[in-house]
Amino acid sequence: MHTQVKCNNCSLDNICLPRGLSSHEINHISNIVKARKTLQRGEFLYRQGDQFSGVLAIKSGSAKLVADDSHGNEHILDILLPGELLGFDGISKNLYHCSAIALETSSFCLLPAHSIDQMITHVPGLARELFRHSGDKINNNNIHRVMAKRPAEERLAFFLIELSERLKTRGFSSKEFTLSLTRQEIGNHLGLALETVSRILKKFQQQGIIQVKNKAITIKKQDALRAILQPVESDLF
Amino acid sequence: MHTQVKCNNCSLDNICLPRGLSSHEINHISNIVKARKTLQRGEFLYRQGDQFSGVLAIKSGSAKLVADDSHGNEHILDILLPGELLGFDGISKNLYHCSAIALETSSFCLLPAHSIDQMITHVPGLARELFRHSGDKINNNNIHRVMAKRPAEERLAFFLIELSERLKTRGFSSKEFTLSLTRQEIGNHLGLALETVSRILKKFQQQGIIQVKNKAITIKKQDALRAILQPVESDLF
DNA sequence: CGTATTATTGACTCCATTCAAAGATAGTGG
DNA sequence: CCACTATCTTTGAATGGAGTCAATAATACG
Repeated sequence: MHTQVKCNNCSLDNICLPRGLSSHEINHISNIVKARKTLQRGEFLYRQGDQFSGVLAIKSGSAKLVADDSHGNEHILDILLPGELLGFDGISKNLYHCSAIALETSSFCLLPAHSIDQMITHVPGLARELFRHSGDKINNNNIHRVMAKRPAEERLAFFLIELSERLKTRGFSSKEFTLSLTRQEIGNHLGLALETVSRILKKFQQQGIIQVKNKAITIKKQDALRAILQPVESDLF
Repeated sequence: MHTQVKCNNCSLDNICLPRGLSSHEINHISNIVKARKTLQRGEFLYRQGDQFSGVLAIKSGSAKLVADDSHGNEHILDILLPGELLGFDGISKNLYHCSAIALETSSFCLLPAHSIDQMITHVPGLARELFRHSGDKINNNNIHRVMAKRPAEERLAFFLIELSERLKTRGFSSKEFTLSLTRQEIGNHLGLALETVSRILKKFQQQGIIQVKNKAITIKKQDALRAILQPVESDLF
């Protein structure tokens, strides 16, 4: 019998791992998942090259997923919001291929690597669930790769809409939010110069589409924002 | 006891699904995996929007993974070579998010979706294996996203090196190979105009790095090719 | 052999980057 | 609390890499 049950360690019911799992399965997970740890901005959830310690869930705050190339340039591959999972970059080689860094004071919990194998046997629903999440990451990545070909304004519009949607899913305001990212980081994530980010945000503001006050963003005209990315619209949501 | 055993349906031993599986497990898989089908260039292995039918393995030939946006533009997200797996885009929503299209006469086999759930229970080693492969795709995607920020020459150099490496892994020549892609398709995959692809291939040839004869590529100076992408080199291989 | 597709090459244009400098914000210690 | 510093942001001007347009050439295909 499938029920909506909290993961004992997780206040974010129904958006974290437990989805479509039986209460028996969730109890099993609750015993395995390690309770939250708290980190400050700039601290690492894990480091590129570290041994895979497991799949993590953000419980509060946010993080960035970063790949460092050999010249010390960082590439922000993903932004993680509360309830979202990370660590899939470590599965294939048992080493993390990216670093995960807190963007603000954040807490998270851990599904330890050494438990994953057992769980695949004992909690088949969870294996399916993890597999699904992993597939989600792939699809998401693909959308970003399609967007990477689009002009700067579309990329930024997409970034704002996607963030807004994801926050909404987690019960936060989709209209007003605070970016814990600098213009530099936004630009890095989108493959744009920080000046370009600044200019386009200003342009959107002048058009009355958004309100920008430092890192606080208010979306005034969601439709206008969506209209900017019409060309690839239907795929994305 | 773990042995190197062929999947009964697969001539590509050790590079396909069976890796680190017991012979018992592989026998189990052999009964489930559907034998090969053959397709001609341009035919679909699956279509964007189709119900997820399973994970596929290319046995011979090659395919492209394509996402169509709402304006009919196609985006080539991946190239699949013999022994490589595809279909992970269908796992999360039970619908394929991309289309897979044969680039030449190709054959493939199928691990059916309806078997995956059972197998997660009965062949835990396989669940782990699929999960690993899925993680591989994620890491690969990330490398491509990093490369997408680099200038055109590096992207093309990377494309050639990556292809060469992957062919080598599968026992094909890493120095000489035939691209089953048009300049248009290469450009699409790399986010470049087809004219740019043409110009850069010519430049590489003039530098003596490669030899281009229509779709046949010969790599003359692998080192020189690698040198072009020094800035991100160490991450990739 | 003729037609359609694909590839090459050149000229021009433009979007976004880079460079540069000034302005705002946040954080720190006196 | 204010001054001081470091970091981040804005804004302008100039540059350049890659795209677009256009015309020709080569190749593949029926």
